[in-house]
Amino acid sequence: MANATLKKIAQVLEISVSTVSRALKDHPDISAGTKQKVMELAETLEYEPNAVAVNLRSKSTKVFGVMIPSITNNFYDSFVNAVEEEVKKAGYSLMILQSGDDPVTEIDNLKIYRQNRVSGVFVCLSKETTKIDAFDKMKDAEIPVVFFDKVPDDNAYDRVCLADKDAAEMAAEALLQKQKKNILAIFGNTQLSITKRRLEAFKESMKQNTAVNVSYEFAGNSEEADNIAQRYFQLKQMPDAVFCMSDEILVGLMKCVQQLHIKVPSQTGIIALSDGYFPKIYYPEITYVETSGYRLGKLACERMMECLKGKEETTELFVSSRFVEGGSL
Amino acid sequence: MANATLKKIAQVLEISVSTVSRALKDHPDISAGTKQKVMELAETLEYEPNAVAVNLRSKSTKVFGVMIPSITNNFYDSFVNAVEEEVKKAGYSLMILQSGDDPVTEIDNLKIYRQNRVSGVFVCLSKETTKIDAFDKMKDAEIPVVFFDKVPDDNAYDRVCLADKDAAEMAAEALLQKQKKNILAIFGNTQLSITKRRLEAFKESMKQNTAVNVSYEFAGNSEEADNIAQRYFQLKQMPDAVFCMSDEILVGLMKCVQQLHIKVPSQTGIIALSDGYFPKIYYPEITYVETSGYRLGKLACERMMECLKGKEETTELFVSSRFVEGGSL
DNA sequence: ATTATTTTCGCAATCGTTTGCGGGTTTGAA
DNA sequence: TTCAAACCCGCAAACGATTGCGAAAATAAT
Repeated sequence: MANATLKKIAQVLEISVSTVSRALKDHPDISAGTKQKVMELAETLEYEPNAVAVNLRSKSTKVFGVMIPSITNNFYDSFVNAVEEEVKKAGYSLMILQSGDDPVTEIDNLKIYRQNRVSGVFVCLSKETTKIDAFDKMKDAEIPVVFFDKVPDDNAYDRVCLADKDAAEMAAEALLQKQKKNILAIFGNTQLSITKRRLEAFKESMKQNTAVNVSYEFAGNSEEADNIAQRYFQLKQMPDAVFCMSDEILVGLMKCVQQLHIKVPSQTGIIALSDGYFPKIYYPEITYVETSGYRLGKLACERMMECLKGKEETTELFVSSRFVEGGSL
Repeated sequence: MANATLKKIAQVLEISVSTVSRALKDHPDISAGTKQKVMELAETLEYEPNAVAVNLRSKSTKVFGVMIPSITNNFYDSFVNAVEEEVKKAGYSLMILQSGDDPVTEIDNLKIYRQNRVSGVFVCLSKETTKIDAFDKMKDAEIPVVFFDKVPDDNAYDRVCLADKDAAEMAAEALLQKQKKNILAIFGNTQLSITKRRLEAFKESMKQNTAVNVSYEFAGNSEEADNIAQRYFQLKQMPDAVFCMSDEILVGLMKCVQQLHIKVPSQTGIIALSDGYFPKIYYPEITYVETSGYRLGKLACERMMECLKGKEETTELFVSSRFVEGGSL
């Protein structure tokens, strides 16, 4: 007998619905005998509370929204993985929606979250998003929003980010340490604030040593990174090191490395910013500065939980970076 | 004024809740004038129907569950991606839960789905799952379940699968076609039915030519595949071709190929079963038989929609395979 | 002018659960 | 024996939206 309700139990036992409800919650008002009977019948009837009704009554769902540009992306995966793991402990589930990097879809998705009365939303902005006033509606609806990775500039929002500045600096330092003189640095889409931050920090670090020649290039995807690398490695004067801002770029570079049979690290050194999966699939393993989606997810959860119990002012939090030695530099 | 309800609108306009409800739905019973006023006020109050209340009333949510072992897996990603894309068109959202390959978590998750009254569930069984009677409860609750990828043997369930048999055969044929004589075939966990199916079909195809020597090996992850490959490629008599049952195995093999500087395809040929992403990150690109998570997702959705409008008997459906030429064989 | 019809809207129940309040019954104390 | 205090339990409202049914008001038909 599936879909048993309090009412059914009450009818069978010829008691009231409220008594059944309280008995199942071990309320002191109810006698041991009644509790016994109710619990047993609930068991045999396989009673399971209707979460929808509970949500309506309590005016809150045990669901968080997660909006990402695309789910087929290693970095977001680890983020979502961490979040799912973490919120499950508190009895929450996840409603995942993809924006497809489309601002219109993004707004539609917010509406879905509002209508479903989610308890909070984790958002990674789409590449194309410029105006973020749509998110003010979430505030009106009293649904906390924690931005991650691609976050708005506005200090009025809660944000958790990778320590892009630190990470880029660490990578730059490592390159200088190794006495590299002719560096190819490949970055992603310049529109993104993440690119800006990493680029700026990298450039700043490079200023330390003016004897170093750095070529800055930008690739929107792996294929473009591959093409750029092809150009540079066919020059008479090959780069003696390559910096990759992301996994996407690293993958493109490595395809070129394989094609041209470039010896790593003897002919050229490689360092990347990465979540950690891709660096380990190559030989030698790539030296990288970890920008962990997983840890970002954990941090985002912490912040979300704080928001749920009366948030104070908004903050911007960072996940620290970690240098991971491979054999590529 | 967020969180407006029908009641608030009704109070302001001094009309009944039912009239407001009907006006917003353009019900013929309501006069044009009233509709006008209601619509306008709803607009300015930014009224948005409470999905939770609607769900309770209608006894159905516009949410599907998706349960996978882990979200950090390319194949499942493409599956989820396809499903999300597809069901969004029909106004559905996704509730994603990971089983972590743990049967107990799997059962807990089913409970969550039941309590949340999802409209249906897509399930990929965990590696460890042996008993599937827990899924009968879903039938009692009248929640359709569509299994995908790792599915139960029982014909009593709806299943969509990759055409594993076809795919393995196509790969085997390709190897024979290329006159390979000393083949290393690496498969995954033998517990999994997917492994069994692929292995069986591969072996069957290989019987055609008894002059071919095939070594069968099994790897639970990339590292094991790497180790196996290391062993074989340090033999005097190197394999002249390698078959990889999955991306995981391909990645392990390729690390070995890079380390030992094995020339592909001149020294050894490679063919894999894959979703398509990983084969393209190597040079030369790997020849593979496509086992598309994306197309599997689309197929699963089709089946789910049929289930929703009175399913007939259960079926097992397959996604066809496609041979994709790379430069590795 | 009276009856019939249409237009327009409200009442109340429903989905399943929770909870404040009040009332009846039993037990104990005076 | 009587009054008070526990002890149990049910009534009813609430969450927000939907809908069958009935009724009042307005219009049309006779």
